[in-house]
Amino acid sequence: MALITQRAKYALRALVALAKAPAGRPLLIAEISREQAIPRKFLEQILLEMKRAGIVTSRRGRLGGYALLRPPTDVTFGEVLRLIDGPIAPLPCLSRVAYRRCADCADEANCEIRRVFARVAAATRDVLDRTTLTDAVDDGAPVL
Amino acid sequence: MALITQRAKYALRALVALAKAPAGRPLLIAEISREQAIPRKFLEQILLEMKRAGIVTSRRGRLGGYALLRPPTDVTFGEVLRLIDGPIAPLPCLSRVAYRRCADCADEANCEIRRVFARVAAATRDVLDRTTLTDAVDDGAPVL
DNA sequence: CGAATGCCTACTAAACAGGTAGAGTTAGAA
DNA sequence: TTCTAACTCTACCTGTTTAGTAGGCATTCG
Repeated sequence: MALITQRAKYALRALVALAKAPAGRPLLIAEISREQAIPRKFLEQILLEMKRAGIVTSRRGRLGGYALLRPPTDVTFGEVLRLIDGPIAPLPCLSRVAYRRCADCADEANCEIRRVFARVAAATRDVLDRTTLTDAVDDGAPVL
Repeated sequence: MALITQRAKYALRALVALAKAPAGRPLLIAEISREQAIPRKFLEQILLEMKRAGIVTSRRGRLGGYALLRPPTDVTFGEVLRLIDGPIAPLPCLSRVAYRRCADCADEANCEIRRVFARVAAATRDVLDRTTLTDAVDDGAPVL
């Protein structure tokens, strides 16, 4: 089971680091890379992708760096995972954002496999879409 | 998110077909392959793996075929998935059967990412380890 | 200006997924 | 006994994805 790639783990770790930074002080790529043990050039790509998606912002040159663009109470794990790793769904026929029929499934409505994994997907989304960066930082006490 | 490979999906479909077969009547590989639209040689490998794991049994030659070895009330989705796809855990450091420390994680006990995904893993296991073939066949009404 | 910093594109090695191929073994029927 | 339908086993192949690496370009501040 993959569910989360190294890339997404790095993305989340970087965001947590940004959320922890005092009063939105920008952090350097090099800084995050060093402290979180993330390969620097790889992290660049990841941060850039999150910038394009409007999750973080950045500044170039001397005094540059990255910071969160939106309040950490507003950024969910689910959002980040969908951006970095793609749909959160154990089967393509269970994805809400990228539904695709299973080519070999004769009768989707009565597919036993699908029914079972629909419950897995619902439980997974329930956690990921309710947990924000703030939740994760504040001791990770469950939201619900 | 992968979670379930094509291979595991085929495995589960085959098991469901066996569970539905009248009174444990053995089914031919060819028969399952045809009815479930699963490539025949691929299915062979999958069934063989499940035979080695003691989930199904088989008979060769004329009148051969596959059948469940254990009662369908006793075979869970979780068991099959672990066999075919490996550990059910979003992160190696969350696997119970195949724990591995995340190489880049400084302090596992305080890892925010780990805490969040631990909840995902628990929810996932709760579904998969409680759902049996019988549950899936009997209209898939939730066990819990 | 020039040095530090982020931006962008291209490439690559290794692992994995999803098969295919074909020879070997076994068991029942004629 | 021999034929043949079935399962058994091992090897191989091809495309995709993952996890990076590399290196030049573009900004911004001092």
